[in-house]
Amino acid sequence: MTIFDELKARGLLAQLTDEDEIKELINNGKAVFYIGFDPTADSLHVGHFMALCLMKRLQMAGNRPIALIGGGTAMIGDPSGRSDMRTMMTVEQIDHNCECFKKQMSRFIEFGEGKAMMVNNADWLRGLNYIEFLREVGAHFSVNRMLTAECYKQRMEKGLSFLEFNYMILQSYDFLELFQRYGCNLQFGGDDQWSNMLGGTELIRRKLGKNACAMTITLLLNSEGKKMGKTQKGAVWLDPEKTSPFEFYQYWRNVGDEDVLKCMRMLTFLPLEQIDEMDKWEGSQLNTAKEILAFELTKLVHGEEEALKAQESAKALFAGGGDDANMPTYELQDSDFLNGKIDILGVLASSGLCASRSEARRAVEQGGVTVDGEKVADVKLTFDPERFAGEGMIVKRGKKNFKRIIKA
RNA sequence: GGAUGGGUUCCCGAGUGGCCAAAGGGGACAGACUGUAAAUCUGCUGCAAAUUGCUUCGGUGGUUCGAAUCCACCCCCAUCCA
Repeated sequence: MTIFDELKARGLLAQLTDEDEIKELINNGKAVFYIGFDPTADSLHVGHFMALCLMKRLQMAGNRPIALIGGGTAMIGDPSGRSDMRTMMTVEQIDHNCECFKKQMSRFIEFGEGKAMMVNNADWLRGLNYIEFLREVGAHFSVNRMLTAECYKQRMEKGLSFLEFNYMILQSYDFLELFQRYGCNLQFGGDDQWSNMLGGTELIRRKLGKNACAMTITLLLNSEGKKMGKTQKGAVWLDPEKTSPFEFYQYWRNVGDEDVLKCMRMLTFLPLEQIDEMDKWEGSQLNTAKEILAFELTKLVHGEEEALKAQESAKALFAGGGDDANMPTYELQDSDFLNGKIDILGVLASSGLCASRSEARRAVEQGGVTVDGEKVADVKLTFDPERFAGEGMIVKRGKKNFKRIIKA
């Protein structure tokens, strides 16, 4: 099976400028392709992860990847798929995020001589001269056409600043720059990037009379059409400090029935035949598929050891038995105690199981709190510091949130 | 720059002097049912030393016994005109 066919079978391909040409390029390892990542946070998330996997797949097929970090474009903020303006970030923030991205990326992709390349568009964007740029690049863009682009449509109602309007032009310029510097002939990106990417291929054609291609990856949406990789707490991060391996594991363990196989195809490196086999599974059997999905992804992101730990903890919590040594732990501080005691609300709030004492109170009142397997009925329940010695206690809020509470 | 309509809690959105911590919906959270899924039903959804107190309706001042609501100035957004 060719790499192109595999990508297609995994449901990764969304839109392509020229199917035959792209097929020819990537199947024969002739593509020098780039994917852009804007450093809008200090960690990559699941959406980025999918792009990194794609890079890896194409690299394995002999193509050369360029990871472009948007230290320049992040100064503008991509309006695509957003209903409001992004908060402006300071240069320091952006540069810090760039560093974080670099570190995380090098764990997934091999960079170096003859391998993948990492570049930062701050290098050529931040020093641009406005007048010169307008004449060289701006002249090739028609505002009339830009306004019809999908990514601006929804912003026509809510408002779009001139700053953001320029994002497409800068992204197009990136492609031109990479084309000239490194012979980059193909751009990948999320499906919401389509119009920005077309801007690039068109700019290259107008400026140089040369041909370049663009292709988008299907966005990972759940069966309700919402972007996956988001929780009420925000994104599912790849940084273990921001989203622990256990939480990461649980996120995938809990995907809906309809979404398991799709995630399996798009995100894992499991052979397609094996996935097709699972496609026949039904009902509660799908739980096994979810376990595989969660394990595989945790392994890819955090390594096998962490994946095993997460799996063990999950089994300990839900199935009973198993090893619960890897349970998330919170260590109480002296300041958490009042007059040498702490009440159940204090435990819940300090440990982060609940956001506030009020929320903790509600949780207890509704029968959602458990200490060492026993339901807490009294809001006023208090503990002595000795109670947290040694193994401490296991506090559970709801079905899936729990922590071991100890005191040093 | 001018005209008009707006800014309310996580989101949408009602409220135009006291009955307002603020209707309704969505989401989130908790309970029941289940398979750590979905659907459904129930509860709940500002904070706290919790029959009470404190802080919130773009901002700052003001009127009033009392302001999300009235007045002044300012900031922001949308639409039309330039």
